[in-house]
Amino acid sequence: MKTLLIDEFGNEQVLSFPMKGDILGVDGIHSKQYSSEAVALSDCDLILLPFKKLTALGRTHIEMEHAMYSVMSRELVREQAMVGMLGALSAEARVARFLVSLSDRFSQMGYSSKLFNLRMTRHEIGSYLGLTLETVSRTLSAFNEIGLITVDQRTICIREMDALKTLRRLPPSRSRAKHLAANKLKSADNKPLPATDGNWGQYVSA
Amino acid sequence: MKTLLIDEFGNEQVLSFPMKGDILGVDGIHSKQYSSEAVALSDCDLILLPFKKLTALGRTHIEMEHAMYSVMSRELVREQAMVGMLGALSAEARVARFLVSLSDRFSQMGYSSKLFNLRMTRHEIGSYLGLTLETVSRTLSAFNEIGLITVDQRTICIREMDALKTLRRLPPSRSRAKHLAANKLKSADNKPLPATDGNWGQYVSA
DNA sequence: CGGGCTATTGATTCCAGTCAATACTCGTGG
DNA sequence: CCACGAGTATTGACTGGAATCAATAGCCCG
Repeated sequence: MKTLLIDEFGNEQVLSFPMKGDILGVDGIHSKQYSSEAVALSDCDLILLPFKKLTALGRTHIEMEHAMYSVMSRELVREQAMVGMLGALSAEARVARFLVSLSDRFSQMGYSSKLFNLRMTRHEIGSYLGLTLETVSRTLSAFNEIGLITVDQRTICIREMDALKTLRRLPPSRSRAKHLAANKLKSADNKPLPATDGNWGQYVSA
Repeated sequence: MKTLLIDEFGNEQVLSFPMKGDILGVDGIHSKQYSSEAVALSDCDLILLPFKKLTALGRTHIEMEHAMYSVMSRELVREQAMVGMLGALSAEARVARFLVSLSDRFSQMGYSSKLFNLRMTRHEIGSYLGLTLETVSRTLSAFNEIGLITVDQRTICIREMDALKTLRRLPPSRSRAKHLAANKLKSADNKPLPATDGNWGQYVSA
């Protein structure tokens, strides 16, 4: 499937390509208004779960409640990564990451991680990656040329997975990190939040 | 404050500029590992809320629980809008939206919506918007030239709010929407999810 | 006063978008 | 069955907007 945003002029921006095991509609919880739409790219089965029932279930089964938070949080992390990508990567790097990400998801679902079919058009891929369909097509052709992949219409075969993964060439030097982040308030380790008993915590910047 | 992602080369990508009333750390719930960092841009006060206590509170006060979901969902919608912007808008439109968004937030906090100070550098703005600091500086200068705003260093005065708001010029024609989304599964109206008693719902694409 | 950020502005380059022509796929109906 | 047409994909030529490189000026703080 694809989820998308439609702007005031009717242009659509693809937000994600949900697959087996993914969740839809988390964005509709706040204000009971969905901010995005979903479209099937091929026949598919969905499970409908009324939000009220989910939360009710969460009240009796704590692990269920935590799963809810976890799923929403995961979606958020995914979106963050998306923003990072759109903000900083070149066209080649975006397409490469897209392929790797698809590969990962297919293998996680038990399919081949090397050989698979795209269910979406070049246009949709382009919209998802913030590129035009021509650029997507050209980039795939270029990868095919170099031997990184073999591409025939929507059939993709990944030849050099590592090369794709390391093709994270930024548009040369966006945002140098000279003085990497002074004043950390949170770091990437997994220590729990300090217990505060709900008191104030005051932090002062340098 | 600013929240940011740091990639494998130490480059930082700004994700948001949290202000009074905003929440931090929602991304850390899934897998108890924060995926982003936060840095203070000026002296500020924070309230630390252990996640466990929040959920415990949610169990006794239902409205509290719903507030949790609501906040997370709102964050998600915000990120989605961000993706849409990065994927489809020109540099001018991005800067214009940024200013309008800041204005809205300041006025919501009780400050002037027309006259305010930026707490972040051009570099940080650029990183946030997916632009270089030079482009941000140039665009602000251009807006100043045309009379949309007055800018002196970090002091911004908005002159033509409406013009800024309507400056949603896309980079001419990204992603035409000819056949606007066939096969809608969810639409933007706020009808509740159909009650399904947890049964299967099957949808078939055209 | 001087040094380090920060910001502005100019000149130039280049990546990706635009415009355009052609080919491939597939479903439909004469 | 094949022709037709609509949607999709590839490829080329050209353009343009934003990045890069670079130089100067303003600001803050010791």
